[in-house]
Amino acid sequence: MPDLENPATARGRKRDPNRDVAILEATIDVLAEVGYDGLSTAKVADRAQAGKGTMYRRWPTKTDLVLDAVAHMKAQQIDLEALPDTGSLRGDLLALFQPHEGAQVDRVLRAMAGVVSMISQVPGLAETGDYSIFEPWIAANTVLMNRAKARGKIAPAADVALAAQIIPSMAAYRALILRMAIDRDLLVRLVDQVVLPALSEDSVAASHS
Amino acid sequence: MPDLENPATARGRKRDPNRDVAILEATIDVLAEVGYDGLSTAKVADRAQAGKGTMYRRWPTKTDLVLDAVAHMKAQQIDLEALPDTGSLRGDLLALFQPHEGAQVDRVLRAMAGVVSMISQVPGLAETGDYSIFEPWIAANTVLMNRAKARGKIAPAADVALAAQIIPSMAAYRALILRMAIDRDLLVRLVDQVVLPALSEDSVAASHS
DNA sequence: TGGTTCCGGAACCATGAAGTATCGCATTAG
DNA sequence: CTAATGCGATACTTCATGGTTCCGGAACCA
Repeated sequence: MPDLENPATARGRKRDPNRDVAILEATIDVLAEVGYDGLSTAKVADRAQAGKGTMYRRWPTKTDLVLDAVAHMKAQQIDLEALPDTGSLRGDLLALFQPHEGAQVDRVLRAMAGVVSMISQVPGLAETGDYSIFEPWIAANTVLMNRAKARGKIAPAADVALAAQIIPSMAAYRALILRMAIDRDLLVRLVDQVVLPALSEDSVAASHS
Repeated sequence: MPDLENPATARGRKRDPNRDVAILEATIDVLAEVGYDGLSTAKVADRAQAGKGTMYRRWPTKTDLVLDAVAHMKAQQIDLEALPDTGSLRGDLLALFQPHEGAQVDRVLRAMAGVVSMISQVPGLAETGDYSIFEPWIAANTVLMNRAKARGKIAPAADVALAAQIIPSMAAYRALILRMAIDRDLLVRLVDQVVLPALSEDSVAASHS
């Protein structure tokens, strides 16, 4: 986070908050293109039409910049306060994926791929886990499924924690390994043939026999 | 691949094939620890107790070395000719995971995480896909499921291609993002509550209604 | 034995990137 | 107006490292 000066002492030209988001967005772009190690501060500055001094005044190191950029990206993704409520779990799950533009999703997933290499280089990063784009998505799935369970639409003993990971993990696999985004057809097949059956009454019963 | 000299012309000291595997193994180790970009030829040579000259006599560049090391690792993983046949699909799926040691699996998955960053740097690598550890695992799942289908144990219309990706993609997610291997408890839950229900008669029928 | 090739180890060099400093101009408080 | 700060741009320092080469010694063939 860029540090704010004490307003009482502030005298000269003020920092342009516009520059913050421009640099952050440029960081995401470069990260998606060449990964964390391929990302140089010069490239980011060039892309953002910013001077390196402007960047280093805000973020003391490259790692801080990338971490903040990822957090910025995460904040734009899923709003846990405004989840869809279509009446059916199936509709909710499909709607959760709906609003995002295809190209935008692709950009985010590629950036996530770039972060993977950072995990093994920045010590202590793997433990916090707050770099992952998929985590809020899993949280959203969990909320939707628990709501369906409360409404009696799925089995009371259903393993929500497990089911909520299915679609995000598939998305992660495709993004990081296959370098492809999930399309709508695949999403529908996952919901109908995998996720919903896993939550249904008889599947849960069968696994306990 | 290290190039063999023409045996007719061979005169001096012979190459020690032992050095090949030592260097390859060391490459996997370093890759698992620091990723592709963190991997330097000096680190590998040090780990393998080898001189850099010995390495460059065999692999002209760092990329070739890593690619060969991954291929070497893949060859050790799953033998598609000797798949388990326990009589039930459930038993087969669990047995497929059985033989590998926990620590070994962890090492392989971490190495795979190191490869991810290589994908965006080596052009044309993402298309071939032959770097992925998960691909042979998906293939093995597919074979087992198709066999079960032929034996009439699962729905004839079951989406095998989709179901075969569930466990490997979850493994990929955990390895690359969470930095954890799949334990046996999770595997059992996945098989019983997700994979098998997805292949069952009524799940498939429900998705076609 | 002698020439050839391999070995581990180390020195070497060119490239590139992180982070700093500086310049000229713009903006704002007092 | 003036001093202080932010801005883009660029030059600079410092350092890591990928790839190459050389060395002394060992193994191998004729």
